[in-house]
Amino acid sequence: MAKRSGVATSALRFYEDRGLIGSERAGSGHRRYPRAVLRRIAFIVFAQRIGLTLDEIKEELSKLPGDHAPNRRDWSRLSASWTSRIDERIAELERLRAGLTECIGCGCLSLDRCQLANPGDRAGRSGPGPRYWVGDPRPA
Amino acid sequence: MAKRSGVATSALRFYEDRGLIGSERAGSGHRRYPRAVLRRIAFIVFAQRIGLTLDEIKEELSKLPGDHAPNRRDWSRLSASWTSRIDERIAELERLRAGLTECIGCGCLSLDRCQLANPGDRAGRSGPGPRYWVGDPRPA
DNA sequence: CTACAAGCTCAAGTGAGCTTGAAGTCAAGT
DNA sequence: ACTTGACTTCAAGCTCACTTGAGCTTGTAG
Repeated sequence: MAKRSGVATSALRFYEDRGLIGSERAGSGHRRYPRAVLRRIAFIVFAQRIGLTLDEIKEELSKLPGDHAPNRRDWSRLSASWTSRIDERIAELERLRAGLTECIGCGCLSLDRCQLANPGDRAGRSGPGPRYWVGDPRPA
Repeated sequence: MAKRSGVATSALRFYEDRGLIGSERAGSGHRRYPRAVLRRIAFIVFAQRIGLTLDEIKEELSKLPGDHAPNRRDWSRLSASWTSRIDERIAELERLRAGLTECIGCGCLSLDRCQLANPGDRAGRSGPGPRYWVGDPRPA
């Protein structure tokens, strides 16, 4: 499974510990992965690139059927929220890119003038910070 | 400085330890930050959102003059590489978004058919993996 | 039959980016 | 003078996503 998926064995066992994937055991105690696990791993890798944490991914995986291969309907339930998440991140990056030429270029990259750099954004707080760059409406 | 920048005091001291910012001391031993530090912190926060590590940011900061406020020329030396970095990440996200509707929607999210999920990409290795999603040319 | 690669478990370690706690100093208000 | 709160250092702790190591078992090729 590690070879097929490109994910290290240690990571596979880690995912299993965390309940993201499952496995059956051969008589020897060795893991035998059901076919569906390959797809679940694909899902995990994909979701990680989008920026979800393993906990979030576990949540999402729980919305998928464990018994059958997920079908078009199953996926479409997920894709909406993911798409908007991707869109938001792209929008942020575009604002950052704009800031790189406009804002920095004009010498405005200073915390007193630009109200930049509130890491509270990461924690979801509001207050002073790079609100324009990270998504707040542009001040009048 | 923490108030002005929105960055926690603990983080400021951490940055100082790591050599990203400097400070002078009052007779009391308290830190007094030169004006330029505010701008350096803005830089750090900005660069983090783009996805640079603190080590990379330190590297970038070393290209800026320590003595005077960075001018337009100083910034433009940096902006090119940053812009392309942003562009690459946006391109990846767009591929992921496309995969979300095209690839997953069509049931192709499986490691055997899609050659998905090589976390080696993260480590810069090549081989089997989500090469199309993460940037390799689409296979014929 | 014997190597030896590859699997197993469980605990501990890694690295990035901070935060928290303990123990102490300094400055301002009443 | 005293209290309060902000500052100091240094070490230790935390989250995330894994990796590594020790010690042991299984499976297969020659």
